[in-house]
Amino acid sequence: MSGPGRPRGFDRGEALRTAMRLFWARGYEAVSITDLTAAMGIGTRSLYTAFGSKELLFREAVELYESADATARYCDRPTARQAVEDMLRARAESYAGPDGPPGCMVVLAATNTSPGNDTVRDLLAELRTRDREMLTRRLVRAKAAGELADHADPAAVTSFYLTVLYGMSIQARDGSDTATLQGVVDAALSVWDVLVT
Amino acid sequence: MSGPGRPRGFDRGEALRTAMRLFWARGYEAVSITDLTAAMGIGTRSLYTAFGSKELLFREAVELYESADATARYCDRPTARQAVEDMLRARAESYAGPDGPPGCMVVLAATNTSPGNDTVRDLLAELRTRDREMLTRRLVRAKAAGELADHADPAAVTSFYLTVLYGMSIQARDGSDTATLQGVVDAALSVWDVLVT
DNA sequence: CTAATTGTGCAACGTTCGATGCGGAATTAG
DNA sequence: CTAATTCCGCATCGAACGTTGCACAATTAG
Repeated sequence: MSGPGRPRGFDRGEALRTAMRLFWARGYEAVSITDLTAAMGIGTRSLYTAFGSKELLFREAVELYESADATARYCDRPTARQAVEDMLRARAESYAGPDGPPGCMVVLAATNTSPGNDTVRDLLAELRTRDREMLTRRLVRAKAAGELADHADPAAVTSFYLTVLYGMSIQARDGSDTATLQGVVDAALSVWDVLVT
Repeated sequence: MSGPGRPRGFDRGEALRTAMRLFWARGYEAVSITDLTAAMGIGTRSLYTAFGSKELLFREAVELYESADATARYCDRPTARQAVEDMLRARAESYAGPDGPPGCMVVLAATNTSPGNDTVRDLLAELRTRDREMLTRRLVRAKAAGELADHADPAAVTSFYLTVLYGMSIQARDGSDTATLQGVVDAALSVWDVLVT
């Protein structure tokens, strides 16, 4: 696999994981190249050689983050209700768990951006839109399958559960633990029958 | 009221309102002094003379924002349920309304901060904590008044409705209109009886 | 070996950041 | 009027920003 040239002096995957955690914790603009190189344990030049630019590094970090917990995987559940519950419960764990900064990177990492970095903000916004559409489609499918009543509104149900999901990121940032977030999920799921039947 | 010295050449209140809207829309660090002076129509020196520093200007902008829609006012409602409903409905309007940037300034304006600006992040976090305690106290009072069942957990109820409230800010940022947010509030309120009775 | 290729350390680039020194303009007080 | 006070335009400060040029190190290919 290795061609000619001097071999890289660090583990690219591990460096990327470090960068992901930093962006995840503080957001795109609040993390400087100096912060990154210090945490990754490499020089400025190595970062640019390996990742191209700050924005490209961020995009790769987001890809890594998403690959670990994509929304798509939950859509395969036998029922829409199961898909929603599994997603909410898994993320209640992840958002307040010990394996990363609190909250969701896609929700929190590009909330405050300067006009020059609109592309980064839009990247995450599009990921959220993609997830919203995915979830709505899953609910439409459930309706077609008779899981939801005729008067149920897939878009409205999606909005409600996404609102809860997004809110959990802020709560996690403010220090809520997994038990508290699971309680929030309990409450949110207790409306399911009212919303869809 | 006016003492000696050259009079200010601009309306301080209006300039503050402009700054508030800018911070509200993009967040503390993503708004530069240049952005501020351009939008406020004043020079750098005037900004510093009138407001002291960027951080002091931000704190004043937050005070102005909070004075318009403090959580405290909703606690006076006859029932806790009414307080929660009124707060959620008013903010569903405000978050997606035409009178300001989408979402809540207290939730969104200091999400991504550099280590040097932790004080700003903490300021908004403390405001959220204060609101949380206020709402919990209102629910405890309701429980003492018999409005809530014995098994109802004021802290858990607070967490649920704050999660919905916070999530609505992200939804507004992503383009949800007031009707959609009111639908989310409908769904959230339909859990009330399950949670507290 | 030489040639080619790639990674790294050092120093620096131009730009923007928040903030300020200074001198003059504009007002009130006496 | 003069003195005192406050505000403002201009120029600029040092620091930090993301990024890059360059020379050298370290490897593979032939």
